[in-house]
Amino acid sequence: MKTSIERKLLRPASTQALVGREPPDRESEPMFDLIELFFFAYRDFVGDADLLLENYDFGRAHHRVLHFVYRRPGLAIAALLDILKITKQSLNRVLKQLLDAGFVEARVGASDRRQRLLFPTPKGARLAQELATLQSERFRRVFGELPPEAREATADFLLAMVNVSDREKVRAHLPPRRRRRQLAEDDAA
Amino acid sequence: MKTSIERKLLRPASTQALVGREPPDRESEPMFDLIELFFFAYRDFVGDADLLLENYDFGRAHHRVLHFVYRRPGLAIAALLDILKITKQSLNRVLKQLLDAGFVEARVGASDRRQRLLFPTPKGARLAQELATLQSERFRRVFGELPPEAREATADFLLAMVNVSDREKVRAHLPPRRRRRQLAEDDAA
DNA sequence: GAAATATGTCAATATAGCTGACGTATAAGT
DNA sequence: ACTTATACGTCAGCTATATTGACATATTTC
Repeated sequence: MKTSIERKLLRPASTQALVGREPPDRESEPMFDLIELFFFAYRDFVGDADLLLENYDFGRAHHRVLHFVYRRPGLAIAALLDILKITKQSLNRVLKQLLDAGFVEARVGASDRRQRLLFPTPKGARLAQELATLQSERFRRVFGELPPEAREATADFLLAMVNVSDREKVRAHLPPRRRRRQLAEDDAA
Repeated sequence: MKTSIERKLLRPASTQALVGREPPDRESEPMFDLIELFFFAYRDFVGDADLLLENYDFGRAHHRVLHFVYRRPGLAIAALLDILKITKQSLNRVLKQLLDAGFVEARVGASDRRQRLLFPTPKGARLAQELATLQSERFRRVFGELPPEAREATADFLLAMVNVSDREKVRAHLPPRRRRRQLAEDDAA
């Protein structure tokens, strides 16, 4: 019997020109260029960190957890789940490994003893910084190739891409200058 | 016996201020803001398509394959693997489903009969367009909120983020104006 | 004291990737 | 013509990351 793909094989491809499929309407056509650029750019961006993570037997999931624990020390489990948009079962495997390996530590909440507040250990903080530095090197190279206003413009673009429902939470962790800038716009509205 | 995570619990978190960790050196510190913004922006960007794909029992892997087949009709397997940077075994499962479901078809190469050239079926083209349109709506909203030069600046930024080794391949599929622009810069160098 | 909340865990499943090994058809090199 | 290389398909088994559903425990709130 023919295999699944062989069964489907059609006649040889003709040499017909495959051009002439240009957007006739600039305003309503899909923006294929940006879609692909975003895909390739993000793939290579996270790829940097993957190489470093292999040395620790960690994956991208560990990276994300470590990053947000480092950036928001004292984060509770529920808050972390809300950021990552995954289930607690998914988080637990990864978090347990980070705890056991001594990159993150959990303390019971001072005001609410049901909570487990997460903190990076010195070792965890070192790795989180190393990863962020690595990814920043790519940003630095990129902004070295672009006009000076590109960095601000990029941050504006990326923030605008975030779902409105999460926009405020994201903005709350941006550096002060960027926060102020946006608040001014809000006032104008 | 205490559970894994309980064993690790430390004393209650003190209420010490966790501030005062601002970058002392603007030039060498990690760019945490952009790292997080890129993460959130990309997450929400691909999230749009996920919802639509569920109706077809397809995942992100199918989306990527369908997209590139639609955009580069007549693509050979090897070329697709090079774009996606996955193994042929990984591709095969997904591609088989797209073939069986009639979203993509394969034809033997006219010049090299070992090759399987991939084409979208009308049904596949329709879905690819629908997905691209959905993702473009987000772009359009975003650029509606930003100054007019933002679209060009964003494309510049994203292209610069791509690994140099793939830069040319990506650029080859950008619309003409964008390609020319870059070529001019190359001349200057 | 009852109910809600924050977290941990067990089990089963899905998706998307991987390595390694092997087979077949076709093209290219000698 | 024979050999080798290439393009692809497939089997088997594995890993990482996610899911749903069910249930347990500690603590807070009503």
